[in-house]
Parts: sequence; C-alpha cells; structure tokens
Amino acid sequence: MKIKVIFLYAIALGALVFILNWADYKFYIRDFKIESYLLLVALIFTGLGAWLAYSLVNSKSKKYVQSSRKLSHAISDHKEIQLSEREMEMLLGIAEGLSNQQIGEKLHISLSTVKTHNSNLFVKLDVKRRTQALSKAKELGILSHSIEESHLIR
Amino acid sequence: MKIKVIFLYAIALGALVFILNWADYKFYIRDFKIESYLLLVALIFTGLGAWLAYSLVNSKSKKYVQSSRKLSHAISDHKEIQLSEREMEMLLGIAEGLSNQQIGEKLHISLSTVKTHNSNLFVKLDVKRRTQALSKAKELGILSHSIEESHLIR
DNA sequence: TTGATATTCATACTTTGGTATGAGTGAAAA
DNA sequence: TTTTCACTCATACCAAAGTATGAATATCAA
Repeated sequence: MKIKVIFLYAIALGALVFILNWADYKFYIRDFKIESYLLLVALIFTGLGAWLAYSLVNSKSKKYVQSSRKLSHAISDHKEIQLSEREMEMLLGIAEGLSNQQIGEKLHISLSTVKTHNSNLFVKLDVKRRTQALSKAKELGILSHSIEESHLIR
Repeated sequence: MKIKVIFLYAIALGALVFILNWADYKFYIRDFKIESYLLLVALIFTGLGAWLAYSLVNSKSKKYVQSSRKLSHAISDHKEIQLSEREMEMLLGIAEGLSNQQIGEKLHISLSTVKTHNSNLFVKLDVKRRTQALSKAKELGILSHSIEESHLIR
C-alpha cells in the first residue's frame, strides 16, 4: 500500500513538472514570475503532504488496533463470540458514553462507518440498542461487570 | 493555536520565496532548471503539509481528552447529587438496556413521563445521553459495582 | 395556606441511533 | 489467483432518544 502511495505521489510530481514545462514553451506562462510557480507548487504539495500524513495516521491506527486484536479475541473466545477490534472499540466508546459522532472523531472514521460497526456488533450480541449491548457485553464478560443489580427493578 | 500554525506557515512560505528570489539574483541558481526549483519546493511543502495535518489530528485528540478531563473534574465538584426514586429507576432501567417505552411499561407510566424523568436525571448528572449517564453514575458511585449497595437503592 | 418537590402526562420539535442496501479497498488465506 | 474477511463510506429511511413547554395532582414542610 505504501508503495502504491509513493508511486502515485511520484507520478503526480512528474506530471506537474511535465505540465509546467510544456506550458512553459507552449504559452505565455513565462510572463508569470517564478514566485507564482512556487506558490502553486507549494500549495498543491502541501495538500498532497497533508493527505499523505492523514493516510499514514489512519494506517497507524489500524496497526495499533491489530496489536490489541489478539487480546480481544482471547477474551471473547470463552464466550464463542468473536468481536473484531473495531467492534470492540465501538463497545468501549459506547461504555464511555460517547455518541457515534464522537466515536468516529476519536478513531478518525466517518459516522457511517461507526454505524456499520455498531450494526454488526449488535447482530453478534443479538441486541437492538447500544445500552442493551453494554449490559449483554457485561454478562458475557466482554466488558467488566458493573451492573448486576438491574434485575432488582420492580 | 490554528492561527499560530497558519502564521508560521505563511512565514515559511514567504521566507522560501524570498530566499530563492535573492539567490536567483545573487548567484548562479539560474543555471539550475526550473524542475529543480519545483522539486525542492514540492518536497519542502510536502513535509510542511504532512506536519500540518499531523498537528491538526493531534490537536483534535488533545481537545477530546481535555473535554473528558473537564468532565471528570466537574464530577468530583458536585458531591451531593440527590436523585429521586423515579430517576433512580430510570437509571437502572437504562443500565438494563431497556428502551424508554419498555421502562414505561415496566413501571406502568407513559413514555412521556419516562422522558421527563430522563431529562431531569440528565440535568442532575450533567450529561446529554443515557449512555453518558451510565458512565457518570458509575463514577459517582450511584450505580454500584456490587449487589449489596443496590439494596440501598431500593 | 403557601411554597417546594415529586410525579404524571401531552404535544411539538430536533437530534441521535439504527437498519437496509450497495459498493470499494486491502490483507491474508485457500 | 480467487476468495474471504475486516474495514471503510454513502444514501435513504425509520425508530428511538432527547428538548422545550405547559400543565395537573399530590405530598410535606414552613
């Protein structure tokens, strides 16, 4: 993946140089000052750099999560329910009292993705709501026990 | 902080243009091809863009953490929170994973009433969502980690 | 009696949560 | 290489949650 990114990056750079070079001889861009060139290039590659960094941050998050994957699996293995690392993170976010929007911001993913993960999580836990997911996850030992007294409601 | 970043960024850009301009007339950089300029600028501003994006992502995370801390402090500030009996029952129902409708059916009250109790509960706990109410109630010790204390609730 | 509090309920409205569907990507296994 | 799985994202739509406002009743203390 990184190779692909670098490759595309190189192509973009080369293309830009080529286009400018071509425009240089074909048109009157020579009339512009060198500063104009530099400004344009600076802006474009600032954007590219920003995008590159953002992509790297996202992939870093992935790798970080993967390291905790084994842990999650080890926990949930006992209960025959296999939660993916993302689903586990949804559960933790919900337990923190975060909204879907906030969970997405925390993990640098969109609201849509959070909702998708939640849906899959709820199917696996066989629940309909996030609060229900919490209580069930605690029953299953996926989340630490806090509320066992809920049956006392009358 | 963002303003600071943008300011530094603008300075860097201006400085680069100035330096190149100066070097252009003082030395023999004209001998270099325009591609060399572009490549240099592209690389530098790619780095700057990447750094910028990384900073922004980090500042987001920081802000998130800060808000959480303020929340925690706010919790310890309010020592005595008196929940009414109904509000406590709302809390337990929520912890059980029940919907507002289900809580109402269980307590033989209307959905409207449940919502009203919830609103009052959320104001007292200074939260916005039911899941947040859960986590905060646990921090406050209102929702206990053991069964014994739950008897006191009833 | 008056005031404070808790409880109940409703209506209208906004926000958030959740479902359904479809689709694209990347990594790893078969 | 193809398949499988986890992850990502979007759009549309429906359900639930939450807010705001107003109001009625009952209890208890001042």
